[in-house]
Amino acid sequence: MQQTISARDASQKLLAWYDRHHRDLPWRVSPPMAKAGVTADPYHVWLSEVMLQQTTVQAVKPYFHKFLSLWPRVSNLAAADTEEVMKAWAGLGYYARARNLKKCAEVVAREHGGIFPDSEDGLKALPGIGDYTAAAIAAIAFNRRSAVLDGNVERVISRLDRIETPLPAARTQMRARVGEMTPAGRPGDFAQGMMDLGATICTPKRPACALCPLNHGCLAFRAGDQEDFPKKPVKKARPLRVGAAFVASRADGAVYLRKRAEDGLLGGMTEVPGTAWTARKDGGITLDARPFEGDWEDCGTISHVFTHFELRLSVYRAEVCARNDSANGWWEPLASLEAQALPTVMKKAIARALPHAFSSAISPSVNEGTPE
DNA sequence: AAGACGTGGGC
DNA sequence: TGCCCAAGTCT
Repeated sequence: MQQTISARDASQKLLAWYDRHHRDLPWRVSPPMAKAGVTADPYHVWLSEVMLQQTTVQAVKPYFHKFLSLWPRVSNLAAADTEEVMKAWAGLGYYARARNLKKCAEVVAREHGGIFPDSEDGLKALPGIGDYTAAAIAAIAFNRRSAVLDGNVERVISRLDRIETPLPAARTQMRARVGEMTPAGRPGDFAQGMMDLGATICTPKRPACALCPLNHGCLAFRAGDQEDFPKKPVKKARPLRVGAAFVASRADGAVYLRKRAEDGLLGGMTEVPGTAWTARKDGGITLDARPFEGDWEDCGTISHVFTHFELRLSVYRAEVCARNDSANGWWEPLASLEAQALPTVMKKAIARALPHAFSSAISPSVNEGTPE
């Protein structure tokens, strides 16, 4: 059994590294001010943490600014139209986060007087806030000594202690270790420092161990097998589903849209009419789901990868002279298409049928299919 | 408690 | 090209 680094030693080295190498991020109060007692705005911390769930910093930045511009305070978000929130979130993915974000804002505004709870338990009771986010907000915005454990920290800890237990079973052990390392003085900086270390030095591939402030005490580094940690379960294959999408346009350029169910995949988002997405690709695509009678032209296919399946969508286009809406959809003018709550897969389908629909030309890079 | 739940970027 | 990955939560 090798010697592991002491919690206090690791904690001090990490904070010293963070003081010199921290990232400057829009939602963050950097060390000099943080050490002077300035804490970040809980609304900003919460908003950024929810956006950052399973999402990269680069992807989050523009959305963070857009949300703050649209809704400067949590009370404004609480009073907003949910549809507007979904439009603003479109493209970020994991849309349940947006639905829960809105619900959480309403609870904070209505039940907490617009002030976020300052305890881990109080925060965790809110929609969309789980173990990680509750601890992060408590530590960063309220200076609570909470053990923050996310993917970055898991990677750092698993290598530091060379933990052979695979995730997620190893989390109990990891949480305990982070708990003893978290300093009472600067819990927020420590949490952010661990995440910065994981994001910039202790990376999944080819970590820069030579630059790591904890390398001397890192058991995996000493053994030379740091890339083998953390141990993860084997992932399942991603099945293929197929379906059809129907892009109906009007003479004036308007496109026919409808709203998806509130729950489940892309819940509460906007779509073009289409078939269900089924597991098999034989049997042909039925055109029963087309919203209007008309001369439907085959535009080929698009592919889109979701977390648990891949979708191959046959896209059809028709110009229809429809004076009345069928079902529950509406005609959206071409000019305002971009601002709708359209998930990326739907923008791809529309761009396939109407190449000029979006100004910022989403390059249909995944459109291997040609009309047959 | 394992599966559902998006997207874009890196290699 | 295809696989892996990114500050998780909910059921």
